[in-house]
Amino acid sequence: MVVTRFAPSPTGYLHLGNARTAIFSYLFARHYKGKFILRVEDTDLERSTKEYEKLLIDDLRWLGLEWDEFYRQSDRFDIYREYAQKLVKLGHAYECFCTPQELEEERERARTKGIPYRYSGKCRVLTKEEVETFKKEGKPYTIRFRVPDGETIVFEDLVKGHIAINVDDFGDFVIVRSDGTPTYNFVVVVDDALMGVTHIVRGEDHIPNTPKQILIYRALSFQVPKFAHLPVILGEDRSKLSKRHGAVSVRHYREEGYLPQALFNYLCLLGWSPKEEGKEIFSKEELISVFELKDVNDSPAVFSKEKLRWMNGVYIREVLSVEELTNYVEPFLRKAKYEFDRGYLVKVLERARDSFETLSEAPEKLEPFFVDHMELSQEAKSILENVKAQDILKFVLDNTSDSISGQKIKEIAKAAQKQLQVKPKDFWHVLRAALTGRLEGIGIDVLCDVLPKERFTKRIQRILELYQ
RNA sequence: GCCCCCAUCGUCUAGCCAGGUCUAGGACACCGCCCUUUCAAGGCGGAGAUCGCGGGUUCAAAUCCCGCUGGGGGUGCCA
Repeated sequence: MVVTRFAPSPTGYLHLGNARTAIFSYLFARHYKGKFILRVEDTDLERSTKEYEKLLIDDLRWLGLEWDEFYRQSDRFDIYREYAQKLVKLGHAYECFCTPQELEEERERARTKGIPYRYSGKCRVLTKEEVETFKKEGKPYTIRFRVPDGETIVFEDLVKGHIAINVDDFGDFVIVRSDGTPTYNFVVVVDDALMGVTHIVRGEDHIPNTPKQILIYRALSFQVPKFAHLPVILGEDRSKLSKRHGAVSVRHYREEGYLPQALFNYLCLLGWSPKEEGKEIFSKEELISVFELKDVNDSPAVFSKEKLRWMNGVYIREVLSVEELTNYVEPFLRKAKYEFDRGYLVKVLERARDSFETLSEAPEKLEPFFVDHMELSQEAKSILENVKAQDILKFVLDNTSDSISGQKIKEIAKAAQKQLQVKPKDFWHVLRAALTGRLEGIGIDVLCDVLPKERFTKRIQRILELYQ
């Protein structure tokens, strides 16, 4: 059975790159009817917080991800301790009493000499007695993994292909810190092995870690899983997408009024394209059925907010049902202090869902449906100051019966043009200015179909009074 | 510095593995036209890539091989 996992560390908001990794990992597992695990990697107690963990989980759920199992590494320290001891006992790891200062000096020396740094291995050769003495003295120590000399680790990456790295490139690395907490490269192996993870899907920045981890798999006689290293997501300047590119968290896009379905869909298209050419809009279910790791592109992709925006618009205007859309739009309008009942909003959206691309634009674009005492733009004012404006508006009021609709207003327009000798354009301009306070925006016939007659009349009367 | 990864329109990409059908296809953005009471949306059309560069292999290379250049990532008692 295929088992994948997403293993974020709760040290900040969920990053778009991580979100995509989670999605690919999830899709791959679901495609093969396997298991998807969420594992919070909080071994770095300094930087990890419960608050971020909560936000992380919340954003993952919002995106539409569900997991079959959940783990938190800070709950598993006993397990790691046990395996660290095992590695020491097997001779694959050893206690290291070097101080941070000593190590910094080693590093500095390598730098000045211009040679690549790796740990000297000073504590490799400590005798049992020396180790015991140091421990008794209370000297702090780390545990390092003993990297065998000269070996080349080879693995077939599911997206990158053949990768070979010589382990001489790095020295013996720390697997347990001096405060007793285990490090990433170690726990990730123990957990993935114990949890039965078969396919490790993660960012390509982890490629250099992979040989270290393979070494640990072997030392512990665990079966080595398959690896799939995803290319990173780039910012406009083609460097790794990060805070300095502006908004990079899922949370941000969520608050900006992007739909989870659209973000999910868009992220999938960054570095992956379906066999079926041309198709870009996919539901989660469709993605599950067509997604294959082998179709993932091996070159990095630039994140395009423009295209995300477009796709969000597609979801708003044609993919979601009106009911679903209503659920997403409502909070944004409530926040703008608009008053309405749900049924009215449904009617509005049935007709005007094609007027905005993000939910945060909805209050402004939909204002004509909700606000009777709107501000008048300069252009609208100058239109309404025109003498003909009064005639047109009076004519409209006089000819409005007990109800108003798009069809009716068009009939009135024709009659007005004939009787008052006004051009169609002028008629509509005046009416638009009076009804919406602006000269651009939603179709007046659409507005008339949705807006109750009393509000329609009220708005015109208000303008009539203002400009008489 | 050292190690690793990558390279098709501005951007996301198809094609590359099994070389000819590619005068390189699609999408976003851009431009124009149409629709129209405005802005959008929508429809139609346009512009945009000597397939990073240089060698090779071949009758034939975006596709295979080598080198270079460029970009990215890693080089922690972060993950």
